[in-house]
Amino acid sequence: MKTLFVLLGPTGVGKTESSLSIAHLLHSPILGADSRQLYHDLPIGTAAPTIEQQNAVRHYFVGTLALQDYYSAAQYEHDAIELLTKLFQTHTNILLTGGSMLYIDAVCKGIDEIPTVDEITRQTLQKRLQNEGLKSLTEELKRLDPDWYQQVDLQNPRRVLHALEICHMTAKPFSSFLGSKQMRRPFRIIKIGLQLPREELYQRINNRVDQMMQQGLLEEAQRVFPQKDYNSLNTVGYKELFNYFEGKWTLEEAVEKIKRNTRIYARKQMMWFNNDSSIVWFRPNKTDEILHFVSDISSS
RNA sequence: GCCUUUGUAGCUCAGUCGGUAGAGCAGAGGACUGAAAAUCCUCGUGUCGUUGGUUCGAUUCCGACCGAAGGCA
Repeated sequence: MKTLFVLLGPTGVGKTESSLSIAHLLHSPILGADSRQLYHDLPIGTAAPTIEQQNAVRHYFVGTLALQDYYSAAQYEHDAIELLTKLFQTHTNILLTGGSMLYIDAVCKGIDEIPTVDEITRQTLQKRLQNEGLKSLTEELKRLDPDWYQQVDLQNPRRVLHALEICHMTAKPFSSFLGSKQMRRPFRIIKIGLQLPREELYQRINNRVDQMMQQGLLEEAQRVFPQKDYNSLNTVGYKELFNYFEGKWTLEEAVEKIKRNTRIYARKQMMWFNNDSSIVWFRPNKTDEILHFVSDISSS
């Protein structure tokens, strides 16, 4: 039975290490599900798999994009499903790992088909947001898509804006695109979660940030600083150092903020995963248990 | 030993001219449909060091004690 194993968990919990032994057991490559490891100029700050690790196991979706490349969860769904279809011709078990919740859901559950917003529409509405304020845009959404107006977080500009973008581009309500696709994947999905007590996880995160600094995160950030306005660099570990480069924070402050924002990110990931009852949880150091579990499933 | 300052939320501190208290940071809970490491929302009860006294009422005033910092010997 064709099976996709999904290894997930908060940042810093130890997914990369576990993924290698699982991939080895399954004779599978590793598909990354990480929205920032996708970019090839950010190896240190995103704790991407090392060259050695990538030589040991074939990795996909790691370091394949340039910083200025547009990408999205929907794009990822498309690319990942296409690759999976191909790989399942020669593999029965495949491992996908990462911490980008929406990307994982995109592959496991699918995302409705909504047109991609063009640059002009995006900029036009962005400008209107600045000039007219959010209120005016929510009023417009109320007219164009009353259903969505009821559900959407009206205080979140991103959400309101995106719905309006689609309304304008397609002349149809945003909500009319939702719920149309009943997703059924032609393979079984098994989710394995890695979990640590919060204090321990936070300790690991703090240590890992210090390690990144030792490995040259500062230089890495310095190198990409000129491209700081790309979304790919609206990323924990970089945006804080950019503030240091711009003289807004001291280096020490910036490093503290990286730690804090990483902790917050980990918390949000755990929140999201808590809503998914299909995840089977393990401690990252219980490699034997994990491998037994994977082995049992893969042979069933 | 004496003098001064000080003891309030996990931390740094504010405050109550006597009516049991609030900021920043840290922390916590939540949302999420093509920007998701993004974006957005919500959350502050703590023996006001301990113990006596004054008072209708003390964290606030007074005394003693304990802890901390500095100064004098």
